[in-house]
Amino acid sequence: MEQMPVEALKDVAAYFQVLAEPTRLQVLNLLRKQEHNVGELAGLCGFTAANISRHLALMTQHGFVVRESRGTSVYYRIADESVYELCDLVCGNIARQFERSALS
Amino acid sequence: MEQMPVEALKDVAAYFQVLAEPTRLQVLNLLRKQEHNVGELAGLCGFTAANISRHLALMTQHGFVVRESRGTSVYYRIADESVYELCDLVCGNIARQFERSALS
DNA sequence: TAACTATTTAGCTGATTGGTTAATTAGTTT
DNA sequence: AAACTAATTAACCAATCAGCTAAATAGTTA
Repeated sequence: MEQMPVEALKDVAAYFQVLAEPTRLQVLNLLRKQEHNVGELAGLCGFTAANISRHLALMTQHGFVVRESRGTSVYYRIADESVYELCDLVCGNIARQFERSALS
Repeated sequence: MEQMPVEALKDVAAYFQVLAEPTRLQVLNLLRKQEHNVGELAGLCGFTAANISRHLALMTQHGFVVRESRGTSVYYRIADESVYELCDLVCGNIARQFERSALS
């Protein structure tokens, strides 16, 4: 990141953008325990399958999840566990920040 | 993150949203070396001071940078070094992903 | 006070995006 | 083939947002 060309910052930003959406985070959180198909995720999140399908397409594109077609269903699971490290780091930061703002 | 209420996911998403913008990443990158005032950052980034000022306001709000007024200028510096851990993690993920896609 | 410099804020515009419903595609079963 | 189920894609709408210019605010200096 130190000596990164401005062009590459777009890729980093795009990566963060995938995580910058509550519904996608919810899906990732659900996939933390086990794989799910589109319909299941839609039901659990309370959105239409069309909507969730598009979120999953984006996350697949960016390598967050992998797609496996079985029968008429399509199952998704986490491709890269390191996403959760990121999320935990962020949660820590937010907590710290919350404490800080609570003091002042 | 495991047992996180859906409400809290909004905060996490908002945190990531701050980092999901190339110009803001560029500013953070510039502040990595030393503090800068708004005009300097605007010049270095090639955008108007008004634009950079708004980015800085957002990042201050979310605790990424701190603001210090000196004379007629306002200097900003990094509030929380851990942002760079995040960025480095992401860069690693992107690199890994790039290698993977280069193989297939 | 007036003039000057730096920053912030207001208001506008074009682009992006998350949600929807409806249409299409893919796979299974009768 | 026809009917059925699941997922994806297309098309639309409302909301958000990054850029700009212009106006307002804050601090310094003559």
